[in-house]
Amino acid sequence: MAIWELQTPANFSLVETIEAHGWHQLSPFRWDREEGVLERVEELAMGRVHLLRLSEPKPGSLRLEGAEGTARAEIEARVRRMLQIDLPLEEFHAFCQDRPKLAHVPERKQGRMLRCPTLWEDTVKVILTTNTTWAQTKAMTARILHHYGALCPADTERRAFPGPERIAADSLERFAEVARVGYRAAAIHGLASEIQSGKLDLEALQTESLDASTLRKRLLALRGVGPYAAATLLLYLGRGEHINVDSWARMLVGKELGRPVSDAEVHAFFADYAPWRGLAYNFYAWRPDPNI
DNA sequence: TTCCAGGGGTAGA
DNA sequence: TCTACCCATGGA
Repeated sequence: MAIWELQTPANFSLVETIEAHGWHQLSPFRWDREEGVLERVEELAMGRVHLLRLSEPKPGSLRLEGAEGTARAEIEARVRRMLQIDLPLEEFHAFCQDRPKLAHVPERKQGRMLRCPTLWEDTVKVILTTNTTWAQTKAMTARILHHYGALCPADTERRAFPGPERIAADSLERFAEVARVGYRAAAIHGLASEIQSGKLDLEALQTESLDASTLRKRLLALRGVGPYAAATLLLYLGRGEHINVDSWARMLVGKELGRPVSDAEVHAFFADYAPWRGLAYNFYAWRPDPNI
């Protein structure tokens, strides 16, 4: 077992990053809250599959565990993306300090959200959250891993999240049959095929220096990605302006106003939180239990 | 049976 | 830009 450390910024918290939303409940993530350990099966370059373990034994330092021979640089790059370690939060934290509903954010070192190692995986999972229940999102994700994910040698009950090439190699009909993701099958299989054929360089979206508006348009151009999904992905890409209005947002604002609300009223409710409306909503004082 | 869930695409106005 | 309707799935 190889063990090494990774330094983190003073305003970083592993627990707060992981529990910012429900991503840790989706395979191949496995989060042990009591032990404070995040596990994940990773398929690395050259097809090597490893079980990765992450913990935060002390502030400012992460403990990484991987199999001997693990490509550390590759693992570290993925961990930095997953945990948004390089996301600058100073401005947002200063913004939160004199706002009662957000004052807890800098105190608890919140503001980062657990991501997957690739924009591909985040995009697929966001599509799997649309117009369905959270229980079904978890089930659909698990089926995709079961049928297309590479087996973990250290634990043959677990698999890695498949790259687009694995899904693109199968037919849409077969994918729809085994993944049972409903009408989302065409969007996900289509996305995989476009990436595999080279027609779409999805990962480049996060390295190109695009302004938030342009980036949003590029995301909205993806099949299966609408305003909610684009706002969610923008948050993961460090752009906290747009609100990912979902049933939770309507529940939250409805609770604040004491009545059912429309999407427009959700946007209006957070108008004063510009240019951090999306982050403000996601870290607002009252949130439904992410473990439901 | 009908409704609806961490919405999106499309047609028509 | 706004509205109406449909979309696969599975639990309530």
